[in-house]
Amino acid sequence: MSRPYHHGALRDALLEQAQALLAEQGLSAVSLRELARRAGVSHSAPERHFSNRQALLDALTVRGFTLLAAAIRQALADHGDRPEDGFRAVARAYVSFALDNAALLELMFSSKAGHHDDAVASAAEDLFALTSGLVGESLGDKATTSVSPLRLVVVSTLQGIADLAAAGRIQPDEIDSVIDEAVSVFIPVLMHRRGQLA
Amino acid sequence: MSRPYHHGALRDALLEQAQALLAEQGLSAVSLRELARRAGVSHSAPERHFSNRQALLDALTVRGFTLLAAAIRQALADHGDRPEDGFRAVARAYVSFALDNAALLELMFSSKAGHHDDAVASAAEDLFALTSGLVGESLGDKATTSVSPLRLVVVSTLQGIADLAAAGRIQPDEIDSVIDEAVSVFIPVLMHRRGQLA
DNA sequence: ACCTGAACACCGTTCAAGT
DNA sequence: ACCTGAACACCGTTCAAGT
Repeated sequence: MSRPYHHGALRDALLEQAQALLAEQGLSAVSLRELARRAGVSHSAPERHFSNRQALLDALTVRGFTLLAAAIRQALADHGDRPEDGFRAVARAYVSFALDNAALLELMFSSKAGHHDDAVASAAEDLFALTSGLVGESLGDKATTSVSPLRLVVVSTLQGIADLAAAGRIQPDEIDSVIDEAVSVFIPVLMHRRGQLA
Repeated sequence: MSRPYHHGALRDALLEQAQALLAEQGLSAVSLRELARRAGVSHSAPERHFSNRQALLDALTVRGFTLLAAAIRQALADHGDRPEDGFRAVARAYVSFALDNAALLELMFSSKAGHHDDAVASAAEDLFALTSGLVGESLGDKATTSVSPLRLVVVSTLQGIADLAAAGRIQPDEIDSVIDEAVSVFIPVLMHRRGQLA
């Protein structure tokens, strides 16, 4: 028995280990050679699945966006009917992801100046549409097609709270009060806009 | 003449080159050996000034916080008297820094889980006090001592806008309208709170 | 006080060869 | 189709030695 010549699911195993390594020891510790070692294959076996280190990091990034989007969808599905409940639930899911996956979040939002991967771009776009859709939902269908400045402000605030929480600038015991404050700032503005549109 | 045995200002030269390399080719391109090459010294000369690569990155991070804080102070000094002018000027300075120094901003706000450098922590604290002080200024002296949730929401929004702009999720031509929207959301809230405190 | 040069253990990437 | 093993050029870090 032992391990067969073909690993069988090397690609998934590498990604799994990569996520763990990233969380435990940071981005610089995520090396193809170390991942190969942990998977029990030779140092050049990963090359079949990821043509270089960047390709592996891209796949990890896509995974991160997918996980975060799923967490946010779950939060939305579980929330109460009132707009402020949805907002609060999404903010909590976002921050919770940021605290549990700080290094992954950084990887997801690193700008990578000259870097353009289609799968990464589309996963990022999905998340962006989801969070900015929050605002559209509050405003009603009339406003869901345009990406208004207000949406971008709300998305920025969510992103900023998650960032500062992950960086420890917002302490764990302050998080709920900060989210509640954001809700109390934005909900009246959203309600007022909805009134104007009606 | 030529280059003397002692470089004379190697530390500053290394930091200067490091900032340029970071902006041009990203964090992974910032190697001690490449910096030594560019400075015209042996590969182990930098070790006198930075005991390891992390120490150099820490120094670069401190530089970043100092530069950003200076830009924000300048913006505050140049602004009009009205609170919304101050807010707008700071937001623009923040975003402008983020666009010009995307990789440096990432380095500054990377969480570095187990990483604690006193100089970095104190530079970060200075910036944080400066941006959150914005809100205190609007609220009057009564509120400047406590870090209220509202301050943290405002700081988060500034940080989020800068992040999303640097990552290209907010397009350059959308930035001014997003900043104006943030001003129009927060200024009435700040004015209202000030009224309650008076 | 500051810098050099050799040494060591790591890394990404490439490629002929094996199964 | 998938994996191995050797090779190459890079890197951070250490340390005895030079100026």
